[in-house]
Amino acid sequence: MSKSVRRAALIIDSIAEGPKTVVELSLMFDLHRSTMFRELQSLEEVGYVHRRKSGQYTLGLHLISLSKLAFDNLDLREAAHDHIRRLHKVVGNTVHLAALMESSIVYVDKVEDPNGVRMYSRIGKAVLPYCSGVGKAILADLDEGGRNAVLAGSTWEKFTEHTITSRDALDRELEIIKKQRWAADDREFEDFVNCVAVPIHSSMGVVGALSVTAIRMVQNLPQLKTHLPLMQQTAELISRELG
Amino acid sequence: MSKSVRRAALIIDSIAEGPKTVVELSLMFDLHRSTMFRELQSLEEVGYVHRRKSGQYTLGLHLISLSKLAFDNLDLREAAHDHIRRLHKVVGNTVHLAALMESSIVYVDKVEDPNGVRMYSRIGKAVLPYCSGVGKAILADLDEGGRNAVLAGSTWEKFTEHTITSRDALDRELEIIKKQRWAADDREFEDFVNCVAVPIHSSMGVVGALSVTAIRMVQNLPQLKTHLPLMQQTAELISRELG
DNA sequence: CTGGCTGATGCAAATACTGCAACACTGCGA
DNA sequence: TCGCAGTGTTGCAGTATTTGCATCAGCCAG
Repeated sequence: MSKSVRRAALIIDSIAEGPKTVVELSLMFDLHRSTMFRELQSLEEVGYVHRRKSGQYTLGLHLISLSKLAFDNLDLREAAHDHIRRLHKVVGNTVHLAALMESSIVYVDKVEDPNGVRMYSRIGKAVLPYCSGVGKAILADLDEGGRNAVLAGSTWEKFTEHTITSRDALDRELEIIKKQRWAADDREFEDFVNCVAVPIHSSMGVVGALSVTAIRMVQNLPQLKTHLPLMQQTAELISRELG
Repeated sequence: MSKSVRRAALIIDSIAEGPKTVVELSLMFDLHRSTMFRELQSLEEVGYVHRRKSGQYTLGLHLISLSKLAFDNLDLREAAHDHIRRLHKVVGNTVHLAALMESSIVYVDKVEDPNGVRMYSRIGKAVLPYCSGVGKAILADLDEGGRNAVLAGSTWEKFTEHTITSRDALDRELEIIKKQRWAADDREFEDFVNCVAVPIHSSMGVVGALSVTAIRMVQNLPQLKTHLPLMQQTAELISRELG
């Protein structure tokens, strides 16, 4: 069982990197053309890949349907759902929940004030680890290998005057964050936004983070920091629910 | 090859409907416990499913990463990308691109005025077919079976004074839409929003739709309708690119 | 403590998959 | 126009993977 499924997964991953033809794939996997053809045919049948008229294979629609369900079933999201809504009721600000998945950090839930300013963030959106509160909160609790994986491919683009733009500077800040057990984003990504974030752990280590965000004109960092005790308590409750 | 992969896909679909245990799945698929156990072990290895401490299996994180890539590689999205941006430049309004995938309609791209009012819609969000312009534009070009599939599970919730709340009324409107080759949403979902939409076809039939949306106070339906010739031309160009 | 249920692994039988060969079709260059 | 090279597609027989059984370990409830 293992072999077919494992290889099918590898083929899908390979197609995910860009469209591929039967011949390309058969060379990559050292399989006969006919075999690869049949494999792709099967994958197409179940909607995991899609064949273009040109003969190139791309990812299939079914994966998109699945991901929506995967989101809903996410352990972290489920465990945190009630807690972050309760937190939002008390603090009033926008609350974000981010998860560490594979080697990227993704927003998986958010609660925002329907009447407030709507910020540009989207559930499912990947977060830049080095210039976001949740990103830094998660990085701080990762070991060297984990940090490297998450930061691989970082552009270190300078979005504002305050953006951290080197690994060294980031590592220094992460040590502080790790000690104090919370992270801030003080205008590091957008000039008018600041937030504070705390990590969430399971028995496997850090799995995500939650943050409370505000427009700096409305609430500045010292004001946001008053929410930290409640945030840490919330994170603790979620962590406990995850085991 | 075919059998393992096909079954693996069915198992994943089954898990997508809700967490399942090894025993449940082995009964559903009439497989030996040990076999199902190994199958799930393989799927877990490649990140397609995730095992909870409780022994239940849920969808894995890897599916979420894949879906993002699947979106980017979407034929319709690629083919339409430049065209809808050009359309946006001319008309100025928010332009939505929706795709018919399996039996749901999903926003796959949108271009909006960064300075304008930001509407609540999200790429990846499922669209309610019976009270949206793109939904009705797509439904109109589907046959009986297709319509049933897409509308299965509709709640027919009445969002505004103008929402269509029965299949009969919808079918009547769809006939008109089909003839005139465009659809409108005149305050059917939100009281202050209206839009016009046109379908996009490939050789396989209707595959999506694009719409131009406006706050009714800013542009009402007759004003939006002036964009229709350009929209239809855009849809035609996209259709041609799809083959 | 014991009985039942689930998780996990080795092994031989059985089945599904592989590679080959062959053919059809396409597009390209001679 | 023709032939050629590359690709898509299918049937078939050998082989290798997967399957089911038997078995054992661990856990919880009675």
